[in-house]
Amino acid sequence: MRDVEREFLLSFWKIHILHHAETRHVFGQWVIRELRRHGYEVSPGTLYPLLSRMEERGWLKLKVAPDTGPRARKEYSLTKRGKGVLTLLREQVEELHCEVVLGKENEL
Amino acid sequence: MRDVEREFLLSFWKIHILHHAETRHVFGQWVIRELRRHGYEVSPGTLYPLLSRMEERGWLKLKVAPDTGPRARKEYSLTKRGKGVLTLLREQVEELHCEVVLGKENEL
DNA sequence: GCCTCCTATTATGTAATCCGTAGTCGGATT
DNA sequence: AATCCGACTACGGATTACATAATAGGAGGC
Repeated sequence: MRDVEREFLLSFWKIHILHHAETRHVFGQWVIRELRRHGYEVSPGTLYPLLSRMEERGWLKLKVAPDTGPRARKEYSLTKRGKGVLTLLREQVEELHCEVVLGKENEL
Repeated sequence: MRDVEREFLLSFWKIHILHHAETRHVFGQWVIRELRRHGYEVSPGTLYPLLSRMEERGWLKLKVAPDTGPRARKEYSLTKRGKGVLTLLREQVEELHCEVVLGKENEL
């Protein structure tokens, strides 16, 4: 039943990532550790491309300490554009919650 | 900004589908119409395989009227297993809502 | 100086999913 | 019988997900 949720949870985690990037710097290993702490596993092959895509789309801004080699920690923070996306997502989560959890019938 | 949401919304719609399948019969065109009514477009090439996968996984039970040819409407309803998944998902949505929308810090 | 462990990201190949467009089929309408 | 409508199917390409293995610098120990 655990991998049942995977397909959905990945989306949720993405939202979490944006949420946290709003107030702190986020990087790959941190996310991996946080999720593990909560009993979930996400592999590098899933997570890093994901962060990278978020940067490409302009949701996250990358900052890496200079002169620290090719494997240096990459810290991401939310951009203005990412903030816009996050705001929309929050509205969507609110709606989803209302309809699916609280059962308010807004129709689909 | 609209396709921004697509990646996330598709997951939400899947949850909606399970939610509705709990209390009524759901079929492809109905979902497409409902989403369109709310301003979203999902193409057959996305939706039908999705419903099909949900059936494969045992979340939905297929019922098709007999002797109605290869293009007959396929109606799905929630299985017991699907109900279990939906329950888990509701909890997850609740958590997501608490943390990301209401800002209750449960960490990550 | 060298070995080892730890933190991090990168590389890579395969599988699964997503997507739009075009196609098919039966029934109702005209 | 010709057309339209409601529904699903087929298909090919693009994107995303995934696990595993590889790489690279830094800190300690000796």
